[in-house]
Amino acid sequence: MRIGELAQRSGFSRDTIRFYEQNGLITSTVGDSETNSYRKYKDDCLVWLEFFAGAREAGMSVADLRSIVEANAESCDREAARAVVLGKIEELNERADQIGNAIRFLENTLSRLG
Amino acid sequence: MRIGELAQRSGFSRDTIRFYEQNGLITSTVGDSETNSYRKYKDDCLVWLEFFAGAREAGMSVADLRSIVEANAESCDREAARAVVLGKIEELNERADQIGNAIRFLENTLSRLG
DNA sequence: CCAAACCATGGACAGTGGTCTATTGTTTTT
DNA sequence: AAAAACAATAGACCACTGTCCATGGTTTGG
Repeated sequence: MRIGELAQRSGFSRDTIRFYEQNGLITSTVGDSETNSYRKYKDDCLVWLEFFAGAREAGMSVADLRSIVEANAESCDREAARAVVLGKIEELNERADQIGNAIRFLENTLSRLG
Repeated sequence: MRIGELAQRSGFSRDTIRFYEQNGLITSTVGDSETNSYRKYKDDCLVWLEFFAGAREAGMSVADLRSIVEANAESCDREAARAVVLGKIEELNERADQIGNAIRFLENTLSRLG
């Protein structure tokens, strides 16, 4: 598919998709047209973008996402890939703990406001 | 206490504390010395800063934190304050869901890397 | 007393994560 | 055919979240 469709289906803007591509989060190929240089994106990209949406919301940086994508791509080196992914899971668990703390703090605030 | 002590005890740098103060997250008073203009921070600030550390890690922005601080300060308008805090709790719960999704995604990745 | 450490203020700078604009060319719709 | 929509590329621009630096003054340890 072309970037417009990908944008529409993923909910990211064209600009953001290009930004992500520049940063190695997704890849595209130049189409086979003789007359234009429109890029082609596989369905794969859409799957990744859907993950990115949640992962960004969950607090992962673009650099984090790149390392995950790379871990997937270079799964020839499985141990390294596993290590990266395990590390990210660990980070997310810590973040979840922090969210729990913050929620408790706010619930306290709330009961003080009673 | 003075900013250096606050920095040391909170783990934030002096610069960050000043940045937070500029952004309304904490307040200080000018000390009573005749010869200097050193600012004084109450223990209260330390409590807030400890919360901020976790809350930032949990993905709350400085603007978010300011609105919570303000909700606390202007608790004369309790309903408004409650609404702000409830809204933040809601956001954090959504963020926690996103983290859960991301973790599941990564665990899938992991089992693919098996 | 003097150096080291501290403080205030203000502004410059940096990294992240985009967004917007300009330019130029292509495709699709009417 | 003309207008509208789409695309590529490059670079400017933005808000956010700090960090660093310069300057000038103050306090403290030895």
